[in-house]
Amino acid sequence: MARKTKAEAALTRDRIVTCARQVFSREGVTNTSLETVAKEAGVTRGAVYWHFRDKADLFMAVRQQTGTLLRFDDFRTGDALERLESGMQAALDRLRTDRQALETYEVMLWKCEYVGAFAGVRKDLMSASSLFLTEVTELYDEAVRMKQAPANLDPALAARETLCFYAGLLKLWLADENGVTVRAEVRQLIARHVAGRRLQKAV
Amino acid sequence: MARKTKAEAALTRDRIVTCARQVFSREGVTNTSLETVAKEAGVTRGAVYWHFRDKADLFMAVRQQTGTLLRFDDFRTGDALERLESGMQAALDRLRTDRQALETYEVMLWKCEYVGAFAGVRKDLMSASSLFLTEVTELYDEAVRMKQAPANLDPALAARETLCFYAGLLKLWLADENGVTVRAEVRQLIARHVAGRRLQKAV
DNA sequence: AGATTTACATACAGACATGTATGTAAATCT
DNA sequence: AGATTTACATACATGTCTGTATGTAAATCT
Repeated sequence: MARKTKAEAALTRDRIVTCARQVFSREGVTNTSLETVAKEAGVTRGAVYWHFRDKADLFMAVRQQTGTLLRFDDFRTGDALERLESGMQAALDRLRTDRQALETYEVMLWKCEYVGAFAGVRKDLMSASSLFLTEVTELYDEAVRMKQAPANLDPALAARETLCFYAGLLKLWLADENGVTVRAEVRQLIARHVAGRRLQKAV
Repeated sequence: MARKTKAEAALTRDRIVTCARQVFSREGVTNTSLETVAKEAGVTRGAVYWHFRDKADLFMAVRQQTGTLLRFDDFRTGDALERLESGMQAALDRLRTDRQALETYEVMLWKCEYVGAFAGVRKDLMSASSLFLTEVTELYDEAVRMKQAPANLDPALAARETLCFYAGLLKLWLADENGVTVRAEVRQLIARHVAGRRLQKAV
């Protein structure tokens, strides 16, 4: 086989990752054979094994290609609670508009078995959760300091609740194809969740 | 092979289901071969195929054997919000004390790919979610009527938020092996979540 | 310009899983 | 008591996947 240019090789690698994501989301990670991915990408398994050690490695690349769904740093306007809400809204928006993100998260949350080589990936996900906790805890802390949230709000605990909410929301949103469970009302759901933490006037 | 008594056959079936659950939770559903399950149960694949049509069928049996984690009907004491909290606390208690339930839910939430024959199972899960929504909506409705929750609480929306919280909590609790993310504070988390809906005295 | 890599394709070897077909002795039915 | 199922075990036929080893022509290095 004729050797490809570095740039061409990079393109090949990218095609493989893209196709892997699609096939994973159709057939599930475990059921996917590298042969299928290769064919879809117009190469042979040789190319796949050249660029990736094995399926787990390829899966990592799929995750990296999509990157993180939610980065609070992107939101610097508004008070802490507004930034929290914007962040979560943006994450869900991305799932709605970015097919790649949609597929990747569908694979991660519904079409992957976190066992064996993939058990480590689950730890990664939990690390991401820890990061989320840190950031949201800080946001809540700020909200309390700025009197936007009640003084008796425990930032760390509230952050954990928000993490659960967010994790469940993602998972249910992805599965809610006909929109009856959560999809139709995501915006309000997120808004409500955050509003619940905001300091209320006396009722 | 000598034919077994009806009762013996039922025991065999039960052993197969039990072993399937264990193997599934160790190796993931897709990676599990029926041969492995059979061996673990002290039978051959013949027995497995006699009792179950295929792996998906066996998986259904695993789910049925464990049954539902949360049934609000079991809680008839206290006001609506107390019943909601008791229900969720009981569900998590069950995961803590009932190894079978633990394994089954670990399989369902982390070690199963909902694809092909299993896509239907995901719909089942969403149906369970709908049931949860119905029940919790009713609870919140009652809470509003009884002035335990603020009048402007939208029961249906609040129920959806609780569903997300609960779904995420289950998933994270199962993955949180070292307890730092949510496991250590589940009780407070659930208490806090429900307390957040309770009508507050003016601050 | 020649030597060396690179980026794959091809070929090979082995394991393993699935579903079904068939056999069989004892339990259950009549 | 004999006929019929039942509850499996065994055997078969087939397909599929993985990882590695090897080949190769062109890109890149020196």
